[in-house]
Amino acid sequence: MGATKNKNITLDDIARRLKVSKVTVSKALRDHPDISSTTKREVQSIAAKLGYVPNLIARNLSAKSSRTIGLVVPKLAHHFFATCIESICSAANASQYDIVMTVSQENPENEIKHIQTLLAMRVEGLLISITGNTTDYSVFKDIKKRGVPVVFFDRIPVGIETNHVITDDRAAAVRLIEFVIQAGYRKIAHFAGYSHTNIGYERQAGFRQALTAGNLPIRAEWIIEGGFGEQAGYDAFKKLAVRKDLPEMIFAVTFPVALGIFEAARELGLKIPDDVDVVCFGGGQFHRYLSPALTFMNQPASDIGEQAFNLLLEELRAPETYAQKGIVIPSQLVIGETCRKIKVYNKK
Amino acid sequence: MGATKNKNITLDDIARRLKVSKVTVSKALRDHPDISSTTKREVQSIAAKLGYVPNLIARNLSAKSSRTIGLVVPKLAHHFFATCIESICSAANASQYDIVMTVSQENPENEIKHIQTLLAMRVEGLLISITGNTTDYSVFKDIKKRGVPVVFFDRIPVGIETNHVITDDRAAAVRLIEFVIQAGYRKIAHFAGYSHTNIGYERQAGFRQALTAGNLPIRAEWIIEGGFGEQAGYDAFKKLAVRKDLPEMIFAVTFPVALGIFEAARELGLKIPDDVDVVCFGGGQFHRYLSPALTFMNQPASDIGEQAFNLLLEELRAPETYAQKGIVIPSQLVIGETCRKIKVYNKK
DNA sequence: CTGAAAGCGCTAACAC
DNA sequence: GTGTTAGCGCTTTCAG
Repeated sequence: MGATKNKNITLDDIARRLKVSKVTVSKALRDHPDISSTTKREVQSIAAKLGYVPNLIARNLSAKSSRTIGLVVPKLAHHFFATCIESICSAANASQYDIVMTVSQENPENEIKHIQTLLAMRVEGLLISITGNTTDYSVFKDIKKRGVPVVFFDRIPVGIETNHVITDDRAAAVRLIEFVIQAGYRKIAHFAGYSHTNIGYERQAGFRQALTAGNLPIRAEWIIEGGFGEQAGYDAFKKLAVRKDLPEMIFAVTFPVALGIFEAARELGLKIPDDVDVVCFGGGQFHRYLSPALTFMNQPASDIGEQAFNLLLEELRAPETYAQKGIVIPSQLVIGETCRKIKVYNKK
Repeated sequence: MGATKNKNITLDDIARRLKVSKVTVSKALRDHPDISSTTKREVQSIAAKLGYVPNLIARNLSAKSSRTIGLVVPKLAHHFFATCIESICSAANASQYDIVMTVSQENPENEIKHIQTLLAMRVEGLLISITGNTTDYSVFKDIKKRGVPVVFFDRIPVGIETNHVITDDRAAAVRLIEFVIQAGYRKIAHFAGYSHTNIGYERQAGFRQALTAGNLPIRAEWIIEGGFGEQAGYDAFKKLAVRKDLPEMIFAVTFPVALGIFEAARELGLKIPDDVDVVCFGGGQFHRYLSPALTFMNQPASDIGEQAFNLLLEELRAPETYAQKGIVIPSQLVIGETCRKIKVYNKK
């Protein structure tokens, strides 16, 4: 055992064994019409016997195609992204593409590095969701100049033309806040992520719009930016809680931010939804198991992933005729146990 | 705009521009000691100006190394795996490796297909967590015969020698069930996943061992196999609930299985932990936000991922002297709001 | 139907 | 220091 560090066998190896040429073998293996079925059978049989595995590196170099697409996401341990990626992977598989995945960890430097590597690997297309801190878009322009198809999803650069698949962030935020207002809440705060990122910007815009429409004042000290993760929610709540005047409701820009609020509130001995209430945007399957179960806007993660891949595929297939395109998939309100003030009134 | 479908520029392009040879450029770009710093500077400067991006496909073919490692996991939208993968990715980045990720969707056929693709891509090593349905290990033997280093993590093949990183499934299950028994529970069921998978087998073995040690009978009808996902927990609970004699406690083999129980119990109008109680193995950051918060064995997902990569790296670096190795990282009991019978007694 | 020649873009010897 | 010569393993013309 151990002895057989067998060198990878090549087309030549099996050609020699059959006393035919490399080319014949190559064609036979790819079921090329040139080759007689007898030859094909022979070739395939000893290829199997020898345990031949084609060298994709060589194949790709020669064929100038990698059948590979690059994926860049800010985070993985986040239900929304995990779900997106899962659907991207299965869509890719269905179309015979492989995925090279990279995680930027919300760090723009990693993001750039990864994109460069992916470009060097000659991926045929790129699927990107940018970090919460990406403000320099020059890499993205670079990619475009190179002619490599890109589709952004969920978190996209603003102010430049892109292919993208997103949810209706602003409109959905409006719907959510309208629901909150109708439920009887008046003092509403927003933990807003970063407004230089589209999702932060749009959701905040929706928040403001809904308040204005509901004749409620917009209080600057109740709009707190700081990021999209658990820590951001935690910090923001701690910051908010030192003041006397607590809002009745907080609209968290993401599910992790909402979790951060839960954590901080627990530490401070404040009860949700009695002392302060929470709704959020996006998230996943766990909302309904939370205590209390969150009321939230449910992002169609699977759809976003799948559509993003399909959009990329479209461009891959018709690079010439292709025109830039944005797809918007609406989110849906899911009512849980938070944001129930209206019920309380009813009971009284 | 659009016009500059600029062909990728190559070493030759920049060599010609500088009237030096390809080789010089190649070396200069890789900071080879052969080259004078003047030349290097010149080369690097116009490489940058031209927007040169090395072609890794060509590089890898020539250098016979891909700096790439293949990852195969059964599922992504599962906190344990997402966390594992995140740590694998960052460990890989730190060592200048790229990750080609594939998701088998708990389907052994996909698993095989992905492994073959990865092998064809000439990944330098493989990190695998097998599906709950993998029973045919011939692919794994194949890989070994090829001499490609593999490390399995969490879900590993049983009965063959492997490099692997796992948690102390059996011992941890014993600790968990001992805790349950000490808390005063006597009628304990187990939703056991599949016993042909190591985690299912070992956890069930721990369960049995602890019952026996506690002088409790092992009731076959209270050990239900069926998978590691939410659906499995849901189905098992529905199946169990039609009988009159309900256990006081269910030990779920994974966190998703526990969620499935929550779901089914809710539908049936049964309260956790009062009507039936639940503990589980593994999971993630959400346990404490559940209602009720679960008591569970916490798997060190991040550590498992990181160590798995490091183990692979070891073998990659010293393929000759390398000996097969298994690493076990213990799980830790986290006490939540389920499994609190003992408290109830205390209060009485 | 089959094969010989050329080359994908790069790197590793070895000379100069 | 720099360049020349050979490939890496495969596919694509284009003759036979």
